[in-house]
Amino acid sequence: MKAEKIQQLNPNVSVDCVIFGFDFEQLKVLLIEREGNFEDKSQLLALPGDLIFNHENLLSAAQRVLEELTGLKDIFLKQVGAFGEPDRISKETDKQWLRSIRANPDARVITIAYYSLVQITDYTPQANSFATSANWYDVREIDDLAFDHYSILRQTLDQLRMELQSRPVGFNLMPPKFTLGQLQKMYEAILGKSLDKRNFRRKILKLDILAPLEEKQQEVSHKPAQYFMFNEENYNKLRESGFDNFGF
Amino acid sequence: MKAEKIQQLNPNVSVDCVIFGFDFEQLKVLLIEREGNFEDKSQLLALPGDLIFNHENLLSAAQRVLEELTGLKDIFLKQVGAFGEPDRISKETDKQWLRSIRANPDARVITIAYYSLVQITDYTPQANSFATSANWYDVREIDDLAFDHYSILRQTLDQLRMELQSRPVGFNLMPPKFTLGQLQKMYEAILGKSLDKRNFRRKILKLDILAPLEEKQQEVSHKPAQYFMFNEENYNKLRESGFDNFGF
DNA sequence: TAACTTAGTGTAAAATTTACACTTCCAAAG
DNA sequence: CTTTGGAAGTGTAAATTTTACACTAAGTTA
Repeated sequence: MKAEKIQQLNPNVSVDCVIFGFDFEQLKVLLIEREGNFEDKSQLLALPGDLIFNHENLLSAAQRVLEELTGLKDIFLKQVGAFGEPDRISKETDKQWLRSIRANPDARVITIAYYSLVQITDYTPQANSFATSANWYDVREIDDLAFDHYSILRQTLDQLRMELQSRPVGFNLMPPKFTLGQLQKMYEAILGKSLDKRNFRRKILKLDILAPLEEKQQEVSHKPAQYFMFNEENYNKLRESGFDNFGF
Repeated sequence: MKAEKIQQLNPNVSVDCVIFGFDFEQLKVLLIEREGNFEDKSQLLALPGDLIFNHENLLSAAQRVLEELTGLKDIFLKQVGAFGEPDRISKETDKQWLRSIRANPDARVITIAYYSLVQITDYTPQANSFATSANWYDVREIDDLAFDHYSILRQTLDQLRMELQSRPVGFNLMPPKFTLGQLQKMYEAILGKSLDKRNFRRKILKLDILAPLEEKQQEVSHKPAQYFMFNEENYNKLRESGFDNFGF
């Protein structure tokens, strides 16, 4: 009896995950495709998300749902906020789809959004459950999504940009070793503007969270760049305290 | 039938309001007292909050609940986030109290917190509904609250401090005319540290959101201070854009 | 060997931040 | 009426940070 209760879905609360990745060129977001025969193809795409179980906390629910739908696991997620417009799931295409997968398709659902930044090369999404595909999409090319997910995505992006100005967040998007040029491209992709190379380097190096490696880039058709890694200790210190005064 | 549905409570979702006020000395928070016979008096105090109706959006619900419990209306509220630990309402004192007011006292409830800053002199809280009192409390004197409300309060304070560094938020705590000394005290109360007077003034005046009035303070037993008001236009402009680089 | 591409580097001017102390004006107390 | 207490108001020099800006270096490819 307890076991049954543990697996009971809460019909009113869901979680959605906004997972950003970076491929050294563009900022990407992980979206799933759902079954459906809609004219507007953007309505097939959605953030990975689903109802929570009654017993589980929100963060675990987000991690579980993310893994169920895309295969990504052990991702550090941060809450964005709650999205609860009464009509957020009542587009005709959405209602139609909900009737096919939910016991209680007309229930009022508020959703809690979480986000994360990952190295795109570390994870190969594997669609599962009601997701028919799970893939990275260029953020700039998204102009609508299922439910209110487009609005959630925009708001999460705003939050990411703000955080990028006050802590060294985006660094999760980087592989263990990376060049300053790649790091700068990441900042540029997130902030959506270009930065001065010399000023960027001076500022980022002054944070004292990067350690140069002996190693250099290989097999690039230009001057090879120095690789850097994080000084984890200083990096974590700075993550906690934030920097008062950082913004390009 | 529709009318009935409109008034149906959603058993799983509540809203809580963290309303800050300032009395020119300390940062205050608006709390309600609830019926109960607990040894630990802090367990009588709670943030104003309650379940949402199924039809209403979260912000409206927060505004409604705030008015029902404390009489404060037309308050601009900003979302803090969702709090959803499965055990957040299962302290014995809380369960006991919920049984006395809820149709469904054991339901899993996640809550969405909202916060606001108001001029304390503009509002006289009037307890109502299940609140037996509604009063301002010095934030520094709170060390626990009902449910997970203490944790919500701390997290909201953290958020307020962060926002204070990046936009002119706290200004809602001020009356229409105020002195620079009062404004500085507000910053000090929120940030919990003292600031240099000359540097504070220089910095705040450079924002170009304050307009000096002809009027001066009266009946103070020291040199009377100049009154200021906001330049609403510039103030709103700055609220939207934020300032890159502002922090004492 | 020329062309292309990204890496890597320094400086001067402007703006901002920081630390710091004395005079002024009022009311209240004596 | 004189003194005292208390917050208001004000300026500067030094240090730091920001900003704008252009050329050389080191590889690959054609």
